[in-house]
Amino acid sequence: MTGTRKITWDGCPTRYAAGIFGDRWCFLILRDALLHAKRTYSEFLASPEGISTNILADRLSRLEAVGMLERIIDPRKASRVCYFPTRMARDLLPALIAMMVWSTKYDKHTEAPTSFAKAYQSDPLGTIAWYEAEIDRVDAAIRGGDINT
Amino acid sequence: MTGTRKITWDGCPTRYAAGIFGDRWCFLILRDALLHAKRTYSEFLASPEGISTNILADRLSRLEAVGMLERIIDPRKASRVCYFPTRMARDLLPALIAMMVWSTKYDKHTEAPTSFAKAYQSDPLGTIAWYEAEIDRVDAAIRGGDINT
DNA sequence: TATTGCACTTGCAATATGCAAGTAGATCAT
DNA sequence: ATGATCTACTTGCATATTGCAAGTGCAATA
Repeated sequence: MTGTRKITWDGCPTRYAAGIFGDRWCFLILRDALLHAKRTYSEFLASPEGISTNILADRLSRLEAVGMLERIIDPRKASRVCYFPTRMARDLLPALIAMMVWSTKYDKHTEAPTSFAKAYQSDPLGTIAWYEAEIDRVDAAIRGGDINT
Repeated sequence: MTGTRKITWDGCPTRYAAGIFGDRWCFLILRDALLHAKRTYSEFLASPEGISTNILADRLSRLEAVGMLERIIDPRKASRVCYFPTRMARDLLPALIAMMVWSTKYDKHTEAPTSFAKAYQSDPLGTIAWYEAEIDRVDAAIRGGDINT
């Protein structure tokens, strides 16, 4: 990991967060898992940022190791592997959304509609609940065996 | 920057955020500026994480370039340079604090008191306002010429 | 049984980092 | 006035990480 050295990344809350997703690729994988319903290796690989396959493998195993993703081999199709965001990852939603609100304010080329920030400001808990429900829906569909989801 | 390649980091809100502080060191510098009242090169350098001096120089200029820090040579002591967090950086406080709340929940060795998360949950705006007031205080003291602050 | 799909691994050149040492201008002490 | 010190960096180089392309192995499909 870039700049890991011998730092103990726990202790300080900011440092702990930086240690886990203070990395562009982890960040984007979490976005894909939490916001874009991506679950498989090839889905993550297909993101427009173009992550390298070896880096993706590394980050997925790292995120699994810290407990952010749960790696599960699909029992009905053993060649398919799914990475589900855990509660730990889901609990990052408020921070992630707060960052997105910040980005929409400062990124001159933002693709996010202004309605996004407004919706969050007026009903933060509801917005988070909406994303959680989406995650539940996707996961239930896959775990329930509906492979086409 | 690690993994920069030719990616356009703007557009997507998550990617934009990742592009700017999806880097451990930028993250920690922002923490120091926003939460720990650090303003000078040597103060940032002295943080317990032990950032290398060349990396610090690189990240400070990068954060200045994107508009997160304002570099100012102290008019009363030209050998002193201060980096002030801009409004853009201050606006990151909600996201930063949300991340800290997350960290205190999942880091088994967290040094943050449980009261922190509780205070934020019960009064998020007040908590943010408190940090902003601290920043104002420090900056006013330095800009006002009180070099001992 | 061959081909394809999916999840990775491997090898290597390019890039970024960590560390130690050095530089340059401002300030301080005598 | 001048040498020591302070502060903010820069430089050089060994090491670590990344990006890219190609390859591997198992499962499912034709």
